[in-house]
Amino acid sequence: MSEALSTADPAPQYLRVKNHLREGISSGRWVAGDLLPSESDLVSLFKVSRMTVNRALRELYQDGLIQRMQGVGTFVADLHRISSTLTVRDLAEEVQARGRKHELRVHLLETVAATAEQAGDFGLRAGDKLFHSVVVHFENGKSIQCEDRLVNPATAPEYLDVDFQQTTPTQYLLKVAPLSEARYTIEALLPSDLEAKLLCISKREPCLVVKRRTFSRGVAVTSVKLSHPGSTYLLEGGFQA
Amino acid sequence: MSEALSTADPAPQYLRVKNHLREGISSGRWVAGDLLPSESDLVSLFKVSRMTVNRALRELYQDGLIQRMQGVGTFVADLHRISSTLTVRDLAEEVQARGRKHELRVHLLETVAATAEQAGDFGLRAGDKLFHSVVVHFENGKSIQCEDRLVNPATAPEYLDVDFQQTTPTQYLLKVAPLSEARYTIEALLPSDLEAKLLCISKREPCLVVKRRTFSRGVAVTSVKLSHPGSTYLLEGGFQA
DNA sequence: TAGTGGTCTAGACCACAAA
DNA sequence: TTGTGGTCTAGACCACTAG
Repeated sequence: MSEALSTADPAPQYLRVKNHLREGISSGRWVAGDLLPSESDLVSLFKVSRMTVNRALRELYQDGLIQRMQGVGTFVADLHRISSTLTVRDLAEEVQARGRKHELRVHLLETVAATAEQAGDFGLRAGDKLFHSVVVHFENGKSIQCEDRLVNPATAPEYLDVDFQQTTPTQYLLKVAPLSEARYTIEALLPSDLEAKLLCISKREPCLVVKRRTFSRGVAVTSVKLSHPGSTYLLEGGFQA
Repeated sequence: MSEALSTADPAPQYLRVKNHLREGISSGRWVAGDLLPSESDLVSLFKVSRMTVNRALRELYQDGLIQRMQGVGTFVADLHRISSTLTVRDLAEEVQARGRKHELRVHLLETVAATAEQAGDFGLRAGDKLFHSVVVHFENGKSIQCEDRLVNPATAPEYLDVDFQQTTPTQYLLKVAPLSEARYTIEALLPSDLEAKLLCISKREPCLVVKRRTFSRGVAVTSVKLSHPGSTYLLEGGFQA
């Protein structure tokens, strides 16, 4: 018995090549800096075309496992880093995906005059109009996020009239202003007085805070501070060589 | 004048296709759920081979911008998420890359008997030997990370003899046990008494805490808790459609 | 000059889904 | 049955690096 009992999935050829190299790297057979077999070596080894080998190697490069240099060769990359994809999804979706009940309470919804700094973030002038909302998200009745948001009226003029029981601010903004770019930071902070009150936590309980600015077609759409009680919220991730 | 003044970089064909679609998506010409042109449409449009079109589409899929269904078509993905690569590098490298001075102080280096829970993490039995280290990292003389680590002696028998002034624990472990898998969480916590003392911060200052377990060839190598003062440390990231 | 990777083609066969 | 995407081939030309 050597292969494919019954109609077992006949793994694509490029995956055979890719897995062979990946296993060699994660098993330590090749270590950081080692020269790997060339494309033509792999062509002979696996009896496949060069395009197929090339796809395997390109994907390993995109995964950060190898480095390639034209005219020189393919090498095992330094794995002195753990990279993985951090995904920040719409919170309502995330909660529902866990099979829990998502609720949202609007605490504030208003128009404000931009400070100089805020105006700068949005490419507007100080004193220009901005929308401001503060809403709290609940999972099975427990507060999990305080969302303090500024919105550029130019990209979402109807923002103040949205029914946030039907559509979360994130969902609405993604709909009216297709996401093209985002920048975020993650830090640990103590809650403000208001955040502590809205989240029903102690002012001494640390919060995981995500600050995010998003852009659509190069224009700033919204700037948001998402505060999560540290005791109930964490980000998870993984990585596989 | 229609093309290539002088020897301007002749962008690869697959990038022309990829950029055309990406710009259409981020400009809102196509929005989430829309059907995109088929591979054969793009072949005629750009006068290139199907393999070239296919590469462009495959990369857009890997970037999370489109969804593809065999027999159906290619659609704009829901961008109800912001994904980006979170990279956790060796701290010494990171500090040096910023042009700062990295220092490290070893606070503890010992052998301990595994508790039942720790043993489980490492696939050992309660009471088995584990190495334990607590070191503090400094950037330009300022404490930035407290690293509390357990190490599996089977994968790094010489751990206790390493000179951590020369090689950080992370660097050493990556060298002796090639990284094959990692799992981490990120949360906001108050420091323990020891952490507060070692980091020279108040016991009320929130910390950004990364807990990470890494594996090599399927065997648990190390389990570490990295605590960073919230006031000086944050994770940054970005995303571009 | 020889060997490497980067890109591209014009076909091909297949699995799959919808009409 | 038609059109879709998923994979693969056997060539090709090029730019780059090293000896």
